[in-house]
Amino acid sequence: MDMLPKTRLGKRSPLGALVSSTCPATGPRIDQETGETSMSRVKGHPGLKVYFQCGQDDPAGSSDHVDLMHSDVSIWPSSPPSSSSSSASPSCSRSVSSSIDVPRSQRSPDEVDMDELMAAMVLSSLSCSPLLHSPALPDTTAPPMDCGGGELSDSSSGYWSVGHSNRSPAPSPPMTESDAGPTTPPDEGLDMEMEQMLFEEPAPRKRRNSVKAAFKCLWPSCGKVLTSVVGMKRHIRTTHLSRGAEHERCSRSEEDFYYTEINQWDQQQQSPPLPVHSGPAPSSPSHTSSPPSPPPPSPPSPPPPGCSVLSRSAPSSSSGSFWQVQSEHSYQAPPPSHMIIAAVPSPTCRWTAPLTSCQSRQGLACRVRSVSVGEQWLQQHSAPCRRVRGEAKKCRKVYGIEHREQWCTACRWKKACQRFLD
DNA sequence: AATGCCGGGAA
DNA sequence: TTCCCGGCATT
Repeated sequence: MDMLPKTRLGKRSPLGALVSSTCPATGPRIDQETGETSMSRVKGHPGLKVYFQCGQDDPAGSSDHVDLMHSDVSIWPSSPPSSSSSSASPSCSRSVSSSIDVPRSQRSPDEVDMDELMAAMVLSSLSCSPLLHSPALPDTTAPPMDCGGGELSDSSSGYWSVGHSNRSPAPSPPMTESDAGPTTPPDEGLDMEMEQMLFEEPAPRKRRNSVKAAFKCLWPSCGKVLTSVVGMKRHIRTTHLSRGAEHERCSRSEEDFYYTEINQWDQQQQSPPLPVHSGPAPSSPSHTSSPPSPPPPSPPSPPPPGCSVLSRSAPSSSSGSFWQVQSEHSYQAPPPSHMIIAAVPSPTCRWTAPLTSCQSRQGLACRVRSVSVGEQWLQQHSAPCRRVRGEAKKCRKVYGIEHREQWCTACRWKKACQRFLD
């Protein structure tokens, strides 16, 4: 009927003023709710703050477990920015210790204590995740100059480079000799304790306690299986890549693309952890078996910046491998250490893709959950998330298009309605 | 088709 | 910064 003119209204059209007066809910209001949205853009940049979530992903979004423990752990692409007096070469040396150093921040001791405690527990638990557990991390045969990040990430201490050769005297995740043996059973005790403590969930039934990890060379017509990450890397490096030690520091993760972790479950194991993906399971590669075919010999596309240390599996051919390992256990285990936080909408924050980086310009309350590096990469390279249409009727529907003057400003501007928030 | 709203551009 | 709209996703 009274169609609004096609021509644009003035900047301060009476219409706009009218509606604005009736619609206090404008941008700033929502911004107040903006929480950690920016975290969704976490990348592996120097000085990056990593927020560890002690809680498992709950697809239903029903658990109230989210706790942020930010320990100023940084991820460095290659070497820590800190130049603190570490006499060792920052990029090539790394101390393996049995404790995790959570650097103190400037916060009050009370905050720090809890956060540090929690962070340490989480880190400890993560590093002890058996499936990710490299059975032979402290490979004494490994050259001491072996590329720090690579080994660390290999050891499923994962993605972080916590204290890898940085100022902390005991920076590395507790991948110590005590649990480094190939036959060493996973540290289930801590794991379960952690879960119960952190997530307040009943201890899951018998699970992943009999997994044996091995590493299979994916180089065509090789298929060599080693129980040591380091050994596997060296094998690939020397045998297939024909590289010497001088490359170790720079190609720390290239070898990673040429081997994969294979885990063998004991026969008496009830069953592997329940698959998260309900899709066509038979075809999807699982961590329980080696990939059906080796990857192409050509190096895969380099990982994105945020994934520079993604390791332990070929990214394409065994694409499901790495992430699947995580996801399959994510229902019961703390997020592995390589996981990076991304903001994910809360149950009230409905988005099309719950795993996409929550570019919540609206600033709706967002919970935080962890996503894997690979997942994060997908997020960053996938289509931007779009808000799912809410249940609430918006101005357009409430007032009708013929009463556009009663719409909230955002609706009039074809923006997200600010009056009828979901 | 209607609706919601992102992204971008004009004023 | 305000205002508007093309265009896309979703319903």
